[in-house]
Amino acid sequence: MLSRTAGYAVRAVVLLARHYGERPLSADEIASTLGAPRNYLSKTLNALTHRGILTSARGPGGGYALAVSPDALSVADIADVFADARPAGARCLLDDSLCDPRDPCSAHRRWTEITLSAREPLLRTAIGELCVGEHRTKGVAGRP
Amino acid sequence: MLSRTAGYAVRAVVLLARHYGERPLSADEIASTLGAPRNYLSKTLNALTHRGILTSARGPGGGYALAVSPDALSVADIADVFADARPAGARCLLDDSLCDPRDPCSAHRRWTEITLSAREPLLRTAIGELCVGEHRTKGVAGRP
DNA sequence: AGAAATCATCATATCTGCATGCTCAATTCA
DNA sequence: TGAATTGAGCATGCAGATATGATGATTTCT
Repeated sequence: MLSRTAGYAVRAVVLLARHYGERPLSADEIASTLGAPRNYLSKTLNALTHRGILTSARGPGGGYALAVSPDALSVADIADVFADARPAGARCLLDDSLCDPRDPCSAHRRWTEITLSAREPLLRTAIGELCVGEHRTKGVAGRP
Repeated sequence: MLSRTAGYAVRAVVLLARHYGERPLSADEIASTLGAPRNYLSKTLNALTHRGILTSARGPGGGYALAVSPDALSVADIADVFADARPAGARCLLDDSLCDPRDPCSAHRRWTEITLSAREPLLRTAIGELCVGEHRTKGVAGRP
């Protein structure tokens, strides 16, 4: 559903959300936690920084931090940064050349509805919702 | 949402569904109607044939035809043929190595739910539903 | 000032999805 | 049998996503 890059991004943001308000995390820390390539992730995080989703700081004690509240950020907000400009739902199911996007045929319209419903869960879900509970590493919540 | 190849596949199957029970359509016809590259589409249709979704026949009068009823075929059935083996939802949001897929952490579980809801519209929609109405070319149904 | 930490960027390599052209194989029909 | 039609398969190229390594720039700390 998401590209690998977008997947890294979501997972990184969730990780940062779990440290929201604490110290920043370095690209090294994030990369090794996620099992993602360090330099590649760096570019990804950089893109999120330019969108104002993260803040970055250099030097000792620096790193990346979430710039906005985890509850004010949807999964779609992250995914969109790495999405194609023209999604599949925009094209007519049958014959591109014969369908006016502003007045599509009925099959076309139905298809657009479907792609929108598929996107909805990402729009509706905030990053904060994905931070519930504790990860197994720390195993303290609810006594396993 | 879908790869370009999967998009071709869905559109081709919808086209074939609109001719269900009639003569087969050749790869040339399908490709030129969809505006897709002929040889590339051929491989795509071939894959669908091997899955039993289409039938193919060589020689004059041959081509591709839908092997099953358009109402018994979901969009997901088509998309799955061209999907990755391991979807994004299968991986833990936080740390792969620490999460057992059979007993995932709560964030992981929540994420899986989301990817499943995003997939649901594709599962729920039959190809037959996308054949409703007429395309603008023929404009006969219901007097526009 | 100098060393260490850290993000930013560049150059390059690899891998996969997508596309094109050519040839082979099977089928139909005269 | 031979010609035409059509799917199947192979070889190759291209572009973008992914990955790696080296270098530069900025900040902190002593």
